[in-house]
Amino acid sequence: MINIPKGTKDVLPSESYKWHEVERVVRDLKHRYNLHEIKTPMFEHTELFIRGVGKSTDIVNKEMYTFVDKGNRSITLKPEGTAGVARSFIENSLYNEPLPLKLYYITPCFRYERPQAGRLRQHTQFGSEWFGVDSPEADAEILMMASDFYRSFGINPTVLINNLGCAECRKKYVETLKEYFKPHIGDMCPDCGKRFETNPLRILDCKVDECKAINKNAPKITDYLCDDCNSRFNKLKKLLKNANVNYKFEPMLVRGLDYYTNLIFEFIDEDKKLGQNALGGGGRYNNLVEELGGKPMPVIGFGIGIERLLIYLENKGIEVNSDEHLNVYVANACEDLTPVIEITKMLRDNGVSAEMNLTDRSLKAQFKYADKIKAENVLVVGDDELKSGKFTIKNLKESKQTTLTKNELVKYFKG
RNA sequence: GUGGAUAUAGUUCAGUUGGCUAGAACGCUAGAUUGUGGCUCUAGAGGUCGUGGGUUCAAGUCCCACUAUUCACCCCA
Repeated sequence: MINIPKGTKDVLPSESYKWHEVERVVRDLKHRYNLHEIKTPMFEHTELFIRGVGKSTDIVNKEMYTFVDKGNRSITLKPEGTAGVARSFIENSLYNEPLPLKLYYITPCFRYERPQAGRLRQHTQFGSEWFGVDSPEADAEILMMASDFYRSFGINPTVLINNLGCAECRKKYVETLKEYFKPHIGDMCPDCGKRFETNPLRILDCKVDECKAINKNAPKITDYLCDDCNSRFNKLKKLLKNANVNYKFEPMLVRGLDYYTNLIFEFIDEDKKLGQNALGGGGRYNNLVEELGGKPMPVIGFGIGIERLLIYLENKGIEVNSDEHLNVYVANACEDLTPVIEITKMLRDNGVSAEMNLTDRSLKAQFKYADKIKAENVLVVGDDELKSGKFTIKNLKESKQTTLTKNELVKYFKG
């Protein structure tokens, strides 16, 4: 027996309706927010992620599915959605499209991690990236859209927001931060010792008690934002408030991907019902396109983990809309199945969802089966019906029986 | 990468201080008179007790190793 690889999951027929609903909600957002779908390959040149996601990140350092192909190229399965989209944007000169350009995708992502609740080696992200716009209004709108996505499932998670500042104020802040941390390096955890060199901002996010204590008195980014960054951030907060987005300012929020600048955000489960409480996250990355060899281009985007969303909904006891509905099961009480096939075909040709008996089961067993597969009605095709031209339909929910001619059937099931 | 837990039927689990042909519930299949589901009743199928080794007269139960699963940390969605 060969088992499923570690950290992967089958979407079984009994739960696939949840994924259909996710796709339906995404299509609805596409329609209402004027999004355009982009599909990029499942794998890219490894170099793209090293440069895009960042050398100092855990994703690049220990979580990538990398292999050498037969042409001796280093290839990596995409660990996240943004880098591939940015690459495609540059490669296909999409900056010649009317800007802003609002893209979206649903894609599997691969990270070699130790699996646990809400954490897989293959997970699926719904992501959206907005190119060519750098206003607080755009920041607000994309958060409104993500918030809309969650609300479509009947939840309203908090979105934590923080501002890392533009290149200039961030530089000043990082310098100040390093000066503050310098005398404390000896007291910090070994990871943070390294972070001091690679990415000091991430020390702020450390969960080790010693580091937390040091962080308590660390200078706050908010005190170092330039006037422009400050007024932008205040504008954003006002817009979010007006739009009724459930946000919270979190000055300690830092994200593990290197490409972010200015705004960063994270949708979280405040009840901590899920082991992993991040339901989605994103931010602005105004330097990424340029770093990947394109013209300077402001971008903002997010990624939402679908598996986590579905687990979260299940834990909260929230039902997902189902698209599984069978109008009628056509049972046979005659020897030959030919008329059963004919009637079923006629119903299907007219858009009725119909299933028919394919076995030699007794009529009673056919009713049992119809009940199990949740058919709304059973249509009995027997010698009596064929002779009289009048068919018996039983509604299983209401346990009511009706008699109709062949011509009346379609209208009955569709009405 | 670090730490903890678990492994018995399709599923969820019980199985006492080691002791006869390993159980339950749910699910599945069939039946309860003539062409009708759900509820109820009856019967049936289904297990090399994760794998390998050890202790013992005797191992699902004790010990060791391996494997798998799972939870948590780091980090992320």
